[in-house]
Amino acid sequence: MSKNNGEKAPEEKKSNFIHLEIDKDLAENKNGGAVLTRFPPEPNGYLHIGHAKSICLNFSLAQKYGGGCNLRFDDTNPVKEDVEYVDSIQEDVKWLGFNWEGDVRFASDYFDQLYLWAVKLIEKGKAYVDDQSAETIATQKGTPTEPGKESPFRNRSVEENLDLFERMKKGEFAAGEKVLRAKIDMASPNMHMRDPLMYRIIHQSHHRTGDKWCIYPMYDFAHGQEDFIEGITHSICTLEFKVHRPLYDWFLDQIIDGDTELENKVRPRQIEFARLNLNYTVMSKRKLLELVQKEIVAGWDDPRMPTVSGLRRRGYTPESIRQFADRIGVTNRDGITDVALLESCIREDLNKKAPRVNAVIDPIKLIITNYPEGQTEEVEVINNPEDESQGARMLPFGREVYIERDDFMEEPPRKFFRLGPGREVRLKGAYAVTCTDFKKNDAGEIEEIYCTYDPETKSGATTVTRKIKGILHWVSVDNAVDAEVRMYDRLYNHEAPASQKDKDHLEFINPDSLTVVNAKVEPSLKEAKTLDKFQFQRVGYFCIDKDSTSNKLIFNRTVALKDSWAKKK
RNA sequence: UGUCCCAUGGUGUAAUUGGCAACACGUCUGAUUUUGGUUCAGAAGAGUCCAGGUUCGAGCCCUGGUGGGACAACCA
Repeated sequence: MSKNNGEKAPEEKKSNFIHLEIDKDLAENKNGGAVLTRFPPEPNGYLHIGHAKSICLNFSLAQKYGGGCNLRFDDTNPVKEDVEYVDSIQEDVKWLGFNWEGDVRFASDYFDQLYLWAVKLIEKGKAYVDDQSAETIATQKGTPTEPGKESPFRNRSVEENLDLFERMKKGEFAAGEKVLRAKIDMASPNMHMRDPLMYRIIHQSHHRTGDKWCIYPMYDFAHGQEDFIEGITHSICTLEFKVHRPLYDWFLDQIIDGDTELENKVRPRQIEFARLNLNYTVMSKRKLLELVQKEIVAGWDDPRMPTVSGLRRRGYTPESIRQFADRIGVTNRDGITDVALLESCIREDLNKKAPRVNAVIDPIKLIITNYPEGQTEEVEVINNPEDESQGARMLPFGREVYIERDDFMEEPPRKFFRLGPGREVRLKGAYAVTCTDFKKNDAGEIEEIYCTYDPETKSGATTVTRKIKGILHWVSVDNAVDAEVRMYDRLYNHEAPASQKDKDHLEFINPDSLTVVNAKVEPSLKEAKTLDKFQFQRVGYFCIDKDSTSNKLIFNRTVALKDSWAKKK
């Protein structure tokens, strides 16, 4: 409260190289100063933290320049796509805190237009129908170091191509029988310019267009035109699409050529940036799908998944993810970001927001021998020392409490300042207690701890001034609530550098990535709602899980607290 | 035997038209604290991949290396 003097300036949004590029465009008054970006996922999976980077980038660009950002589904391949993904993606974008410009767009909305443009290319002699198999075409393509060979069907007449393409559309051919290719340059050093496919035959219902089409445009023939149709000024994408850019430009050149109306339309400018790599984290959609399908995780929103929904369920906040996106910046060099940076963002956010509660993960009973049997009382504890407006609550206290097993040591080492025989500690918010004795079971494990308490030390009482260094969290035995606590470790026990991305990551799965424990928590938590977040004293941040079918409270651990004692051990 | 992109502390990023390499995370000290958290104060850690060149002066410009990445799906 009184710290406003030393207050740091609110963190300024760093400006990155894309800002500089847009600034240049604006200085030249390109597009009349308009900025329209877009986020164009294929609905073939759930969004993950890497997409979140792109979302934050595109939407914040729009905000910064007073423009907009479209949400467009790149649904050109019905084989892989599903409405489940369309729904989850919209939910995730909204949850991250962004609003797209106008209605949601779909590439499939442009299928008619794309078809017309394909016909135009055929008419110009710039596209042809090829009868060869996928394998043959692949072989003829050459390699990055060797030029390709031209297809024997390359020089079919315009009339024949028109007829064939029409019949492809009508469904006269089986999948794989024919494709439409652009006629560019089989010797180009850029593989994407070696007569790329424009259309292929897929006899499968599309989640939006149903059975209207059996030919579908390839991504390369669709994406640039989609941006063009929507009037996107800046098409921000990841580095691997840099080599596609000449092809997009070529398609647009052909389409625009001879059409004065299109000639005056905004041409999107593509700017590439490096995708996010996180250590200990796999971001490939293909592999995440595999984790789901093989039931290595419980679903796309399993809290161990790097998906937006997984992070949400784990207790990450949209603010923390946006903060992360801001901190990692945007460049065009590949790197591997340390997950510690992400974890730092969520700790920072939750530290301000999450109320502190008492919970004992691994309980052991502590009995206060000089506290009258049958007596109870309530003690007041602050909900969040970082935010006074969160107030305080009353906690029931009695003769028997649970404390953390780790908080007692029979033979404490020098720097341990929690409980041990003859030692005095404070039960947070309540009294100071001194250990007088303890009981072991036959296995030699400590079963009960006996203490006496000093009534003069009640929290808030000022009469006792002696220093008590150790402070323990506790839960009253009579009022303790059972809870299931899920502690998550890294799903992967290796670092996943970009250079290893072709390896089968599933062999690196950490089998101990989930530990479930039965904990005792304070009674106030009975009223907690799904996705509510708490800081368990000295343990970590936890989030109430939505799937609590039983009466048990279920907590997912968002992130552990920093613990310097743990490091010393 | 190609084309394109990239190279700054452990990690991620900064560094106006060339001018003392900065910030965050992480690490380590110390102080405060009824959380070994938080907060606060401080420290260590790079001379900018290498070798040349231009310049009064180069992380930035030029040349040549080295290293890493992208591109050869009827995927996006």
